[in-house]
Amino acid sequence: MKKVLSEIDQLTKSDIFKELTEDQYDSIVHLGNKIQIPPKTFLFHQEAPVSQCYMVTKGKLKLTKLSEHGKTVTIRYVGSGELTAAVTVIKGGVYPVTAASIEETEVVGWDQTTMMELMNRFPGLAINLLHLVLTRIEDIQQRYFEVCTEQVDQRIARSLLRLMNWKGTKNESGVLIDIPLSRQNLAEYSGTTLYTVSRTMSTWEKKGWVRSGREKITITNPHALVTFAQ
Amino acid sequence: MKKVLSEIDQLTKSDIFKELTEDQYDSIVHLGNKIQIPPKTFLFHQEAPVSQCYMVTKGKLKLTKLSEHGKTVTIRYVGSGELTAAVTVIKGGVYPVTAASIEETEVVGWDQTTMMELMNRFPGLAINLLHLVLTRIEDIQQRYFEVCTEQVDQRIARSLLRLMNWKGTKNESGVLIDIPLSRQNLAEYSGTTLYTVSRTMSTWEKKGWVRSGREKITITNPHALVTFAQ
DNA sequence: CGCTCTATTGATAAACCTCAAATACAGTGG
DNA sequence: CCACTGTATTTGAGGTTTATCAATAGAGCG
Repeated sequence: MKKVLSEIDQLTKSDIFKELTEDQYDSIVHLGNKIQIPPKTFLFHQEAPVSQCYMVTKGKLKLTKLSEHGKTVTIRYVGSGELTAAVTVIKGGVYPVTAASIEETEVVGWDQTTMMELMNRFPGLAINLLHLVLTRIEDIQQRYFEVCTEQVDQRIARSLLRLMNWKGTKNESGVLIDIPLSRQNLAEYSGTTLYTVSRTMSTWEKKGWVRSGREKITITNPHALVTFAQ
Repeated sequence: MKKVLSEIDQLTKSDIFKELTEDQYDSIVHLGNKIQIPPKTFLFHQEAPVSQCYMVTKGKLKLTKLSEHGKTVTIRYVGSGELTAAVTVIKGGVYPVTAASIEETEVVGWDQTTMMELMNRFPGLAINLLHLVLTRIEDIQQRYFEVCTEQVDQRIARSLLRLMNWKGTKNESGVLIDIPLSRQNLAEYSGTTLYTVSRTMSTWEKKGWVRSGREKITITNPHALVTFAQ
């Protein structure tokens, strides 16, 4: 297993708690409450108030927003070591996003007072959190920019590359994107429809850039995708 | 002058420095360096490294990203009391955004070490900054969502309402958006072209929802726009 | 082996962009 | 006060991209 290209999307757990000792880290984790989440299950929902901030310790979450017309947009995927719903700790109230597991997942949740206490005890924590959140802004700004300027195939290419950088495992034939990823999922992540994704993937499969099975995508020619995305 | 609808887009200067006394605030401002910016002038550019974090004290900035094909996307407008380029203080390096004044503007800039010092001296500052940045994330996530799910007229309507909430001044005939706003500007803020904006505005003008002159837009029926945007 | 969920593909339509040309407007200098 | 110039705006025609709908094929599971 080898990461490909640069890591642009997230910090790992070690970055948020990087100044802490193992013992300190463990005690912090014990302050929170562990939650086991079966595959395809909601952790929180966009209409309901969220009272905790979560760190994924195993598995993966998908953050989405659902429109009134039933269209779903995937904001981002959250892997192990990453945080979500940090907003609620600082601002409280409703976080207008839905989080669901895409596989067997485990998270640790801290409530607002605990998190505030921690930030007082470890002053670096607020800075690290700030760092993390700023990285997230740059990412979503970039994607906003792309959805405004690029056309669908380019955006699909970028989505594939983003996911490859995030959770890509190298094997004989290329880089496998290691999450269950249907045409529908990729469409929601690229801001298009499953039909367009399907057509585009067919074209690329003929060119030998990707290989795909049911909910599985392997990128066989990353470089071609990169140059295609410009 | 009266603000219309809820204020969703930004915190004011008082929110970031809210715990500080006037004297403390003044000393902080004096630590930074004042910069005068004539209208339509760049403060920083997306390719160049930015070494300071800026607070607008007078006037307004426009943050944009420019694609290789020459297409411009407006990320957001920054008014007096608001911060920009906070990223550079925490992470340093290049901030992939261009900032230009849209009118006579004045900003205060602080470099990284100064800002870090301030955050040590006033621990609440990091939290307030976090608060601000999280608000920004929610905003851009919402706009990403909208550009993925809604069609152009709805997005134009939302852009107008957003700008109205941000800098709208009420007069006899409606709410004037108090920045020089051409069709082109609005297109860049809505993720479309000036032609589509022009057509849409013509339609709405006939319906009596808006009235517009050269680079000036007055919303005469905000409610109609709100319901149109759903 | 049948059931369910996912993927493919064609036909069609709608939304939107692009290009071109005309018109309106504001500011400037005579 | 008026013509002139540069920019902003409007509008039409035509084309491209992409969504939508419908029907079929394939994959995995019990």
